[in-house]
Amino acid sequence: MRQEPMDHVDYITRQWEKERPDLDVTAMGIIGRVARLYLAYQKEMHKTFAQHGLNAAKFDVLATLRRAGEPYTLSPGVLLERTMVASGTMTNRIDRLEADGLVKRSVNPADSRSFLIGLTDSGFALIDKVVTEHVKTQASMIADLDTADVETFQALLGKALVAAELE
Amino acid sequence: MRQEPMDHVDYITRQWEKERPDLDVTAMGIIGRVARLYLAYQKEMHKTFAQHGLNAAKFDVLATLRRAGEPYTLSPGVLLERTMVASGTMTNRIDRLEADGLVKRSVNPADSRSFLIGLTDSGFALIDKVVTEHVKTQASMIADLDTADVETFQALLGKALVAAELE
DNA sequence: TCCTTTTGTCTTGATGTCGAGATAACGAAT
DNA sequence: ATTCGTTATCTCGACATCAAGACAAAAGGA
Repeated sequence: MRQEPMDHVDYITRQWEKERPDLDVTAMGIIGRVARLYLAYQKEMHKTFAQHGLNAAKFDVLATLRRAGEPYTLSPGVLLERTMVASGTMTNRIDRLEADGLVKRSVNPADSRSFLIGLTDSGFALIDKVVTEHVKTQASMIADLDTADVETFQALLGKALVAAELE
Repeated sequence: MRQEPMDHVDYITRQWEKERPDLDVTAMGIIGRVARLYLAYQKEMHKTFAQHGLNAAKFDVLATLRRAGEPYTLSPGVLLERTMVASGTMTNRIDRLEADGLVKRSVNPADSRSFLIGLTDSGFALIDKVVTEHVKTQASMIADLDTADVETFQALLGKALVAAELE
């Protein structure tokens, strides 16, 4: 019987097995590892952002505008839908990015309830530089997975995602 | 050539491929799906917590005390280490749980800088009930994965976790 | 014993998030 | 043209988090 290395998630599930042997903690093992992995990725990616005065929230908005393509302009409504945050959150994010000079609000000629949020020149330059570093950071974090691992992982993540999001 | 279903992560990576064809977005696909999966799990688990007046933060503390075993008592320092939050965050969490009557601060006879945070009777009863529902929720979220999937997934998550946390 | 360093917890201020409600403008129907 | 329901954004208050600093007590060395 081989001894697997014990990680933090194992530690927790074993505590539960001891205290509550009636519970099946199989799912907790999976979900706990997904959570740990998410946090580890977040932490590492944050370093890249911080080096350029950004955080995940600001990066998220700038990246959404950048990959939308020309003219790098979206309304607050589309932005909050694509970044999946509440409306007050988006107002706040835009305010801060505008204070940094990275985006600019302009009037929407087609609808005067609305605005158009556009990348400034410096916002465009910054996000293009940061995203280049960002993908390098991401690549380094999964470098230990070989091609077959990546393919299997993608398939399983996709399957798990469909199951979880349909819930 | 089969057409794969396109999910939200595909949508993002394809935008990047179009706008920045120089970037390799393989890692972004993996990490993006891990993030989505994490968020989907969080959202669903939160429902269980909310049905009992809890959130993830409160559940985290109560569960840590419960699975620590008798006498269901830990110091704030041990709690913040095991839940991986800042000290001020733990002070706040304990304050709120104490206001709810779910935990109780008592003096630590061995060290008067410190306290012992213990589950009250109602805290114990609540966490035992909620965790039973919680593992059911978790099981239902991964129900679409068969035994082989679960095993493969655990192995890949473990491998990815080692790589990411050693970074 | 006294002094210094370390440790454990709490306090405070800045930031970020959500969600409900306010406000203004659009659009459709009469 | 007016009214009414809908839509787009912002405002505001509650809450949670972190990081740095304050404070009291413990631990260790001279």
